[in-house]
Amino acid sequence: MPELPEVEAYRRLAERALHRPVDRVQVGDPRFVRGGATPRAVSGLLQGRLLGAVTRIGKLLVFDVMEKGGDSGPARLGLRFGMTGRLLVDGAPGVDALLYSSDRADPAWDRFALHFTDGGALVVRDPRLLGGVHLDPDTAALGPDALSLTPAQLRFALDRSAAPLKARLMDQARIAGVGNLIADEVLWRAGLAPGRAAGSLTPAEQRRLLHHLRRTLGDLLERGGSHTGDLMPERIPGGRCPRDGVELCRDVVGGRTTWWCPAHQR
DNA sequence: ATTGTGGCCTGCCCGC
DNA sequence: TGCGGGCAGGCCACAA
Repeated sequence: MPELPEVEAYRRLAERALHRPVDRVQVGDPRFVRGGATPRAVSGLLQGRLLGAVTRIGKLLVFDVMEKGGDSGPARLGLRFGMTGRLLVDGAPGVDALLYSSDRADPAWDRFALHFTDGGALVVRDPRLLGGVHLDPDTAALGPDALSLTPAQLRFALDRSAAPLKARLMDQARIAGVGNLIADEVLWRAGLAPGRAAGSLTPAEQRRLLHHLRRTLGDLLERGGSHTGDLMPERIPGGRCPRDGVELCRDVVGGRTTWWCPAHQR
């Protein structure tokens, strides 16, 4: 599903869509427009303008909008992908495989599209409508991006919290980009139990966590998806810890299905 | 403020 | 063979 690695791949793909005049804006489903905006407002923002730059904060893509003359447009455009959203530019997908989504190319799932005057298009295909389009997305509501997280930022995100460690890792307001699969993978690699109180980590454990967060994100970016972790094949009933062979526990932590090893995650 | 819960969305898979 | 229930989780609203 789209966590940080997929959305980073989308960002790179989206660079192909920059500086190309928008001829027509297609909102396939009005429910896909979020945050109180309207399809008309989104169309009005993009029509006749072009995308200037694209940045990623966690799982959010933010596009600068420009006038054809090069001046800044009146607002920025945000794209979210939920767990089933796919980005395509000129028909090419940002990622090959998307766990829990469908690989079919049903045109009814094209929830949002920018058709360029050159004939190409940027398309968000999302069977389940869990993603969305935002006008002037509230980036201040997101914590620092997980990929460039510093030790001080991790400490700030965890210290003095009674919430489960995994819930804090997935709290986009504190650390942006970590979703369910990556949280399980990182905690498994770091040997930390998902239900531990976030504020209970020692400085050494925080260092270990940050080390494995960076390593994991690097690995998954390279492998091409949040579903390519070493724990992933065992996140099934009867699955066993790839490290020591013990049967994994399946719990709900932070409201999400959590697979973890009771032997080495403490 | 912090933390937890339920709902939204719908394709897909399993069991009957 | 068709049908129905359960499941998946990012995000948001809401409750205590």
